[in-house]
Amino acid sequence: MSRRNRPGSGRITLGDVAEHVGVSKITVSRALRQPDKVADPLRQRILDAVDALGYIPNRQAGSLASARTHAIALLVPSLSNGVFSDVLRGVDDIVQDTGYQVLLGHSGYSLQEEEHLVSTYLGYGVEGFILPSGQHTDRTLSLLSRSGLPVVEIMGLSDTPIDMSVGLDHEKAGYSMTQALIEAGFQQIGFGGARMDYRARQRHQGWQRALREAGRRDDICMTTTRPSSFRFGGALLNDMMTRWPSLDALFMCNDDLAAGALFECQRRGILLPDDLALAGFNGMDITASTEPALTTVMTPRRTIGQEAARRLLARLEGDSSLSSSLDVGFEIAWRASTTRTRR
Amino acid sequence: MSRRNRPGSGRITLGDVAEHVGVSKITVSRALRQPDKVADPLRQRILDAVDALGYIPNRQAGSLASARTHAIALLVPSLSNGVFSDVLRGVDDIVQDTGYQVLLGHSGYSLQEEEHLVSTYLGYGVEGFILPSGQHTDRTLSLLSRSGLPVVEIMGLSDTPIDMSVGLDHEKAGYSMTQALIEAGFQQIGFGGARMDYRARQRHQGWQRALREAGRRDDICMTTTRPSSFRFGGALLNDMMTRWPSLDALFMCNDDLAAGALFECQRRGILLPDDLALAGFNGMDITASTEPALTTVMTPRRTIGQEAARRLLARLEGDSSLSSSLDVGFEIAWRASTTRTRR
DNA sequence: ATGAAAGCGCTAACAT
DNA sequence: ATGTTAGCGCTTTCAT
Repeated sequence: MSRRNRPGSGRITLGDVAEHVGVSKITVSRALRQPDKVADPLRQRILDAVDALGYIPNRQAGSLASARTHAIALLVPSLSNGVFSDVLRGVDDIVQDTGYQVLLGHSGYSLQEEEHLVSTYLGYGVEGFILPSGQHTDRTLSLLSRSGLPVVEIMGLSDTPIDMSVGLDHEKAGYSMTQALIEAGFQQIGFGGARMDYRARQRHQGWQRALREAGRRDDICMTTTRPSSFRFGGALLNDMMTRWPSLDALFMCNDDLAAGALFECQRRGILLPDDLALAGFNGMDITASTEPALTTVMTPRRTIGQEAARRLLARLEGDSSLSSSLDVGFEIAWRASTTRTRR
Repeated sequence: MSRRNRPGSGRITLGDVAEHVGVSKITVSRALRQPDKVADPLRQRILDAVDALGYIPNRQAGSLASARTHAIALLVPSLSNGVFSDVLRGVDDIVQDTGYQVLLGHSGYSLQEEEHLVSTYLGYGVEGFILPSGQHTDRTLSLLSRSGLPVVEIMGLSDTPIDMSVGLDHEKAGYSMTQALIEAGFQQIGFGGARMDYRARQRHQGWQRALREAGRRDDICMTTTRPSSFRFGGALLNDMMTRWPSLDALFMCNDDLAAGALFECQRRGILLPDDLALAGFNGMDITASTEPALTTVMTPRRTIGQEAARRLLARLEGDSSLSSSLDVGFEIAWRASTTRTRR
């Protein structure tokens, strides 16, 4: 067919299709991208040839020529954490069928790795970023700002946003849950945390503020920066019950820890909520299924993904009608793990 | 600085750096990619300029010129399923610091979407694929075979592998677990499933074969193709207990279902394992933490990711010393949920 | 409605 | 050790 014999990938190119049909490359390009600009019968012949030859456009070349990649980067701390897969689903909801492509990166909760990802994806020519609010390295900030690309920070709400922002106030959420526990009559309210990232620390601060404002002790707290797990939730429960036997409510900074603590209570015969009240954070599915069901703070993660993607795409399409900052709020799901039937 | 004013992305290019330093583009390129080929002092000046100007190489251009992307695609059915994030971690273990980049795609358990992803990533010029074994559309197969790229099928073991394969025999694993339950003395062993993908169906077949070989009834089974969840595990338990009150062991096709069923048992006062034995599949963390702990089939998912990546990279580097097919095996974690202390 | 020429930013191959 | 030339595969002008 083709008389050429390039050293390249050996793949079929636009030129091969053009040659096959007997038209110029640009006509094939048009037939694919702006079908109405090519006469019907010719376009059909071209599409047939594309199919017959198995032509797949080389995006590198396309992007290079057009200076557009139609790719956006979604950076998350972790992909094993269900919280972020929900966000991803939201982003997909919106990006699907827009012609944009989502490049996913996970930093493993490392700011250094996040910086590396930003740099890498800039090299890939992404047209915008969605990444967690909170801390970033100076270089991350400078890379983003130099790039001039739209950025949406998600999950939290930033006082000093890089650009746009979609999330909720974790300090306020931690405060609200703690206050709810206070109002429910619990006396010694502890806080347990793992993987204390930016937002987990904010929840902790909310817990502390609520206790202080109520004149309660705010020292019943154990946290670690190590990863969160069911197992560690159980360990945390044991350690805290040993150190503060009079503890009567425990607010865990995420649902995994809360569920792990719940399991440990079952194991030890600690009755929830009469011996101890237990609350989590995020409203993961598991919290609705355990026995007793776990009280938790519901966070609309899929909505966060959707609204973040919506804003990013709007900006890329030159639409600036959307607010650049959105508080998606939260809701406390008060369930059996904190509901005492008798005192 | 630069007197040019291109319509392009406005980004700093190799040429800008070269001009700034007063050398040719290729020297800058070398200084970055083959540092030892550029004299020390000059290289330092170049690196300084790169830093000062904030130059980030354009990968599209680089790939286009070199016909190499150093990118591989990892396709998984779902990213909310913890099973696959473990695989991803394994892949990362190996790919990290090799200069290769992992492009992640999730098909939502849709073969059509998988095909679309393969096509998309071929357009991105990936140099290899890691994807779930099992069914693929004809076009997926033809795209892959035409591409000539190395492919590793993971999770399951294929009779007719596309290329390479790393996983375990899910039929055998289902068989083994069922046989273990039979040997433990359980009489009416049911199977519950959701999201019945290729591998879940194999587990089901293993369950059935074990029962048939033992001359037991093999009709105590409820499955759905809808997504799996804790909630559905509970519903399944209820439905099955209603329909088959004499059921004394339930093998769930994954740990989420098993955990959901366990919670429902706690709710209904069904004692595990004396009233009912419960087993899951995968060995997710939760199984070790529940009360009682859940018997499950441990699958070395991180290893699968590692070995798959190892094989793919080896092939890309021209090394063919590794076996093209690897059975990573499985292990039954026999725990309290199936261990009767008395009969 | 279709085409020709030029060039995106980089690297391979071949100089020097 | 450094430079020159050509070209990757596509899209953007600007023609016709």
